[in-house]
Amino acid sequence: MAEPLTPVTLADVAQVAGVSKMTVSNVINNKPSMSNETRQRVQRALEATGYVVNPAARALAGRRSNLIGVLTPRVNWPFVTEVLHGASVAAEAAGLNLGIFTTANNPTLERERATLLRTLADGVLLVAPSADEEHIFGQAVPVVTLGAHGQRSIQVDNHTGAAIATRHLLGLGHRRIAHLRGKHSHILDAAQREAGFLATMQAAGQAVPPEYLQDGEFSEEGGERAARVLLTLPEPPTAIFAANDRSAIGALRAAHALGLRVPQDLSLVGFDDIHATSVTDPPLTTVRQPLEKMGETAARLLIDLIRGTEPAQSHVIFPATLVTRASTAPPRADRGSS
Amino acid sequence: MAEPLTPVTLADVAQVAGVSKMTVSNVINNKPSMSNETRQRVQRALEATGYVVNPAARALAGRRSNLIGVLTPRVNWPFVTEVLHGASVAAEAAGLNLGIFTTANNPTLERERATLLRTLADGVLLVAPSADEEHIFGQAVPVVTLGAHGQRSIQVDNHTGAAIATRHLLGLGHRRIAHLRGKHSHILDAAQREAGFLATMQAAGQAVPPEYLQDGEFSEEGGERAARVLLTLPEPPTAIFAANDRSAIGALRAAHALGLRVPQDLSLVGFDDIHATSVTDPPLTTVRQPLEKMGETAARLLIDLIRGTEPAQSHVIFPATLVTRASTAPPRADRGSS
DNA sequence: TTGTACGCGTTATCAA
DNA sequence: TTGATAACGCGTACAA
Repeated sequence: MAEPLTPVTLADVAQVAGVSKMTVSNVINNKPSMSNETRQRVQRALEATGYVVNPAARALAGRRSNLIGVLTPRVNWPFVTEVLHGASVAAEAAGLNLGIFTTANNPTLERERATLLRTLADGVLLVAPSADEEHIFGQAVPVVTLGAHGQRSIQVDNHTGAAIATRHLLGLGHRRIAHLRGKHSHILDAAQREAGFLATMQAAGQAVPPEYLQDGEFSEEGGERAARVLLTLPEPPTAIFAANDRSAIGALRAAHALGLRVPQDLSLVGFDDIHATSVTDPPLTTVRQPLEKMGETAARLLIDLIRGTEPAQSHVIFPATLVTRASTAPPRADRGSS
Repeated sequence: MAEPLTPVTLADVAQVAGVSKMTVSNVINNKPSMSNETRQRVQRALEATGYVVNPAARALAGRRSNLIGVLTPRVNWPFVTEVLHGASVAAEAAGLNLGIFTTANNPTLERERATLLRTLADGVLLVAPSADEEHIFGQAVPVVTLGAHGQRSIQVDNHTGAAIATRHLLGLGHRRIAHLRGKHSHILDAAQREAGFLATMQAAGQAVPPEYLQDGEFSEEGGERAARVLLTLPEPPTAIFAANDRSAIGALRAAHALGLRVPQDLSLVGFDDIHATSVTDPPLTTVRQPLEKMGETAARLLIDLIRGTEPAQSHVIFPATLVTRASTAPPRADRGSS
């Protein structure tokens, strides 16, 4: 089993087995019409030579590459990694490889990597894209989006999730509730969460002053910055609903820095239920989306598309649920009165 | 700029520009010898047709694919994502694509994805491999390992890092110090950290009873399980040094569950300085390795290898530093006396 | 400076 | 059931 210096090709195997290249190819791809005897002879030759397919050649010849391409801004966002883990599992189960490519939200990189995947992958999974990138792929390859974009997408019920979080805070007695929103221009999910928040506040007859909407940028740094602004307002909020957990953790940091206790002085709700929310001080109340499961579902949908099985639905919306931890409590009497 | 139904090839561009395929190819690859006029004509044709290279064909023809392949067990380990972020940055700077492939520590997947990368990538980065996987690639493609394996590797000074952590605890007055180790059989780094711990204890004249070495498996669950064993011992340790932050966070969980306060009842030191350590309750004292920088360095080393520049060193060892947070303190007088 | 011929390893097509 | 041949899109080597 020593490594051959020059890669073994179909032709080599064919020669060893005393058959043609096509026969070997047919064995590898499990073509049905074939005598058992030759099949076994080829199998032996395959093992003896240590043959491995050349994916480049396979892709060029027009057959599938057995590769699912993932396009995502960054891999060090917990949201992304948890989704990807789910997708990996599904891909493995289907015998497909999963290759992850980052775009850093850089349009040039997006285009470049997209064109790479266009010819290299059998299907593409867009995870948390900053815009509708589906069009880049045209008809060349099936695409599934994880997020609120695109023709085929997996997403959570953002509007209801935001409503649940907001009602939770209202139910505790909060009236001065602020929102750390995500970036509108880029991510549709952010807009849906904000809309859910505003609709719920309005339905409860609570006005939301404009300065109670701050941009947390979906990041810890952004959340910290925005929360500082909110908490140093003349009339600061008694509760904050953040558009994701990372910005909520930033807000937590800001509260600590300003000497505010959570939840006594400030209630805090996040969104996503990433793993870190259970180890923060205090553990964060948040709106859970089943990230791994969503990743798995997205990958399976894509695999169906690749296999030519038109899937039943092209938009799957997962329900959002509230996970109540220790970061929310009724407002203090002296601050809660508006 | 409408999407063509059939991909544009070199030949198409050549026809539009009124030149041969090779001229187009030469323009794309910035070959020097070429008249400015034809170069511009080809450029225009390139833009007009919306041509993009076919990486499969390029790889098959023997030229480089401009792809760095990364092989790693999982992407939802903070250690891995922080390293990968650094590597991404370096790859982008060099104009290379970075594709990440997971192995789930499954030998079959490892082999399969390795053979895929062998023909698909210009170079391979092994991040936290569970064993020496370099040999799979033979001479086919340059390989750099992030971790304590392989011919070319980037790693942290595990032995000294463990010694620093241990001395920190000894300096605070702890004598009963336990260690949550990683998996020996798989990861060399784990063995080096344990050796550093034991050597330091021995140098200080402190015996380490065998039950003070528990396997934390580098995971949160494993750390929690192992810490429970330690903390329910007849003579429990007053301090724990964990082989990585994830198992330290598990230990933190176990301590809370058992009603122990950190650091009053138990001091805790981790390893890695992943992002989460700064938001836990209490924030974790840990041994920092500069993960992003290490990822960046590894990628750059690999890029040098790909470009044919033999790099100055083939083993880079980064220093480890102690980050003191709130999880360590002197032992309580009534428990500290051995 | 530009063009021609060929090969990379695989699959599709069609004939035997 | 098997095999010969022609693509797939690009780069290298050489010739013009």
